[in-house]
Amino acid sequence: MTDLVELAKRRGFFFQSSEAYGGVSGFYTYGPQGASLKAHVEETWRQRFALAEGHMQIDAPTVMPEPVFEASGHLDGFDDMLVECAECGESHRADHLIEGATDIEEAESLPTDEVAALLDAHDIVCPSCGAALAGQPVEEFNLMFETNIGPGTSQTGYLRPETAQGIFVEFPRLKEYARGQLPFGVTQIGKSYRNEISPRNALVRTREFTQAELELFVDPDGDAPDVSAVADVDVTLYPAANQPDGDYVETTVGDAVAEGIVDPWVAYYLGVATEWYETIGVDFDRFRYRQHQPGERAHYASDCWDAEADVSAPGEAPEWIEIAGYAYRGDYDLSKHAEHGTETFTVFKQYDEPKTVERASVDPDMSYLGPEFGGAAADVADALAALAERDRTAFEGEEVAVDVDGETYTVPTEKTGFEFAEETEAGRHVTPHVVEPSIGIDRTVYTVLAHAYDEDEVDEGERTVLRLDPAVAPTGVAVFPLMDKDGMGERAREIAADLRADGYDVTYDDSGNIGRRYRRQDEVGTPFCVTVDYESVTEVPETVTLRERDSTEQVRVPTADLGAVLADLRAGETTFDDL
RNA sequence: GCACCGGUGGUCUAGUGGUAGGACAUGAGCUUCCCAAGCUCAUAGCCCGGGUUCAAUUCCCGGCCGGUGCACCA
Repeated sequence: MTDLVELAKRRGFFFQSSEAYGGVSGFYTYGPQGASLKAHVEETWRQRFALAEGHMQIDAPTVMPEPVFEASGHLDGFDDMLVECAECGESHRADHLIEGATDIEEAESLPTDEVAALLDAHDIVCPSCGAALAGQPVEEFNLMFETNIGPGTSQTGYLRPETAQGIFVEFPRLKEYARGQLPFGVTQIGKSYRNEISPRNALVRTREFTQAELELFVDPDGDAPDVSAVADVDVTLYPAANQPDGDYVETTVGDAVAEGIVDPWVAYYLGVATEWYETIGVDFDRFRYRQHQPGERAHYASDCWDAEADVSAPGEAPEWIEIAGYAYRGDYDLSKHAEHGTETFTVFKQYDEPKTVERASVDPDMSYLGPEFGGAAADVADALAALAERDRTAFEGEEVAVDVDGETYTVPTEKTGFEFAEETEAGRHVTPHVVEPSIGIDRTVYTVLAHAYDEDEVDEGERTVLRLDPAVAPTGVAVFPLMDKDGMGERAREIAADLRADGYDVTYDDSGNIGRRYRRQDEVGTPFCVTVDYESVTEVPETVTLRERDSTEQVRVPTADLGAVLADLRAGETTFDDL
């Protein structure tokens, strides 16, 4: 990790932000190479998860009002209770202090004023200096960044801790764009924020990070994934039951579903994701899908598999990091927002054939119930309605009796408006379930770099090389004159301009000897270098040398064919050996 | 947040109570010019604040940042 971070800093992939002011923990800036690499990773993700799957893409705000997170559970479920010592200023976990001093377990679930009262009642003292903590306020430390929306403190807002909420809250409108048809998917690539207590390991745990998320909304009773589309994809699985022993399951997506190892929806996206990971150059010998242990899952997930990558340097101990989560979230999110929000978070699903159902209903005569039962009238009416659904035979006699709060009320059947009729149902209201591939872009970028990083020898000289896939490499091709004289520089500049006009990201470099320039490009992962030499400017038709990064071998290519040759190489339609 | 260790050019580092040296990299030039060659020259540094001192990059305190372990990790 150290060598890679040093290279990243030196060559402009990423570095810590605001270093001129001492730096701030958990924030990174992508430099020229890194910003390009990251953009390519995001674009390939968009191609595979949005375009190729026929899903839509949105771009929601990073700031959302407090009630959104009350609904999502992030406000309650994401708190640490802190108490600050008036004497020495140290902060401590109040719930932990109470658990240590009393028989209470799970003090975290108690309200803060109760926790404060317990601190008083048990004379709990500061572990650092021994001063009494009685009377100190207990503050909640929430891992969300808080802000004010508008002037003053009228409305509290939070920076989203995951992009998903931006999709869920807009579901009522998004379902209109999907014309109410399940399943449909919505993707979003954007920043999320968590005020981590302890940011670590460069891009791996930061306080501001980019997520690429897909929320696929499905009918739990009617929709199934097309597993056949990815059935042959090889995957390395690490099921929860195997984790004590460390045994992987090498299988295919199709077999994993057939054997019931992975939920079919999750498995489908493991297949899609695997294809994507391949295009961006993830090394599958250092990659696995690990199932969450039952106790490890988030509050919303019913099953979850993480993509994990080993980002250790060659020869070092394995260092597995989580780079994505593939979760079946059930209807948790939409149900919560339906509960808290003002709109409908369901989809109307029409039956193939309308169903005829027999339904008992009541329409009580309130002008009778009111005078007769006074304040209990409304409850009696509700009880009648419930009874009609439960037991229609109760309405067969002259009178109907219902219990309300332990008292029995008798109503003449004719005053209940009881009716038994056939109704036609065209369909049902479904709260969709959510399948969520959630990708940490920064961690994925880090993985791509770690897996591309290599050191080898060229002509007895040591070389550092990033073997980045051309699909994500920041620079597509570099163009050099062998020397900047005898017309070679002018010609090389023309060729560079032509390639740029063709849409290539081109680096032009005439500084230092040719070997040095090749090494510079090796370190930023440029897959191909074009060199204009004496032969180029003297012979007809003009040719240039094309040098491949990984093998360092080169071939002569007619300048006229250069654009087409590079396009084929980038698309994988030819390999360098074919040339 | 706790504990330990650390912070010197762009990068990696040596060293010091009297403001610093190297390597690599970078720029200009020369050179017998296709894989980090050689030569000349140049650019560029002691994390921040306070204290002690005639004098602090060095010693002390605090902060910030980093590494490792613990805790945390929707």
